[in-house]
Amino acid sequence: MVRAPCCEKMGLKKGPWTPEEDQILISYIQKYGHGNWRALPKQAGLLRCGKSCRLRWTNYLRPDIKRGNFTKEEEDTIIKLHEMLGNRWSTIAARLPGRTDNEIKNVWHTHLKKKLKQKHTSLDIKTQPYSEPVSYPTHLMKMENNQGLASVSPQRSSSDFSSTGTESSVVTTSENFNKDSSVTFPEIDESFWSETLSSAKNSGMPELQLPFSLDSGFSNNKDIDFWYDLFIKAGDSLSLDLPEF
DNA sequence: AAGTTTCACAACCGCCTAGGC
DNA sequence: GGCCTAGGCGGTTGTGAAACT
Repeated sequence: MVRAPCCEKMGLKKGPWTPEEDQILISYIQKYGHGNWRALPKQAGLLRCGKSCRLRWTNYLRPDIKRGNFTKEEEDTIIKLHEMLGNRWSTIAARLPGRTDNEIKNVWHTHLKKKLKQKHTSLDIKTQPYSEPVSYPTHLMKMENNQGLASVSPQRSSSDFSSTGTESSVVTTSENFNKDSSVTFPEIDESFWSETLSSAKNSGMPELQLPFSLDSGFSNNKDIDFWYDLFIKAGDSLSLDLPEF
């Protein structure tokens, strides 16, 4: 793929946005919408790249964005969802109206991670130190040769932490992943789905058809998000005994 | 008061995927 | 099916403010 020239080389501005630029962007989007981000800055008269405009709008200027500190409930939700989903910030953000993935990511790194570590320390859980769910590379989440699907929120063993208690680097690449043989990933395989379907059926939930075969796996990660979300919601509302994930 | 360190968060970078041609 | 582009995502960096020495 041919990489688009960077903003600076195109004579475009980088760095913090000025109130004037914000105003131009807001006025333009209110008037014309944002059908094409790449064309937008040119049409609006902004010396920014489309990507920068999109980010500014989605993370800061959108009218439905909730500003201010996170509530206790929001923090708890993030912690809970992060436990389940790992670093899938956009999926987490979708559950928190008015909050952006960037904001959630920041609050996680600056507050919640520490908070959780402190909690674990205060409970004196020496045998089970706090271990942050590893961000499992999405491109590795696809079924490979129908061998099953790795969890979106695999846990590291305590040996993945250095003796000083600081974290080792997060496994984010397939290279690292392959090197680190100590990492064990629970899998969502066909048993997850068959157990879930069976549990749903026993609870009186209408019979559901999955849009994929249990033999052939998912076509993409959106399937995983969609169907996992659906079953979690269904499980919550029907008090289903879903298989461990 | 000045210098240094730490913290918080906005913004950027690089990669991936979907979709059009 | 391959190429290209736009949009989206998660990781990382830059920078101003606050806290500390």
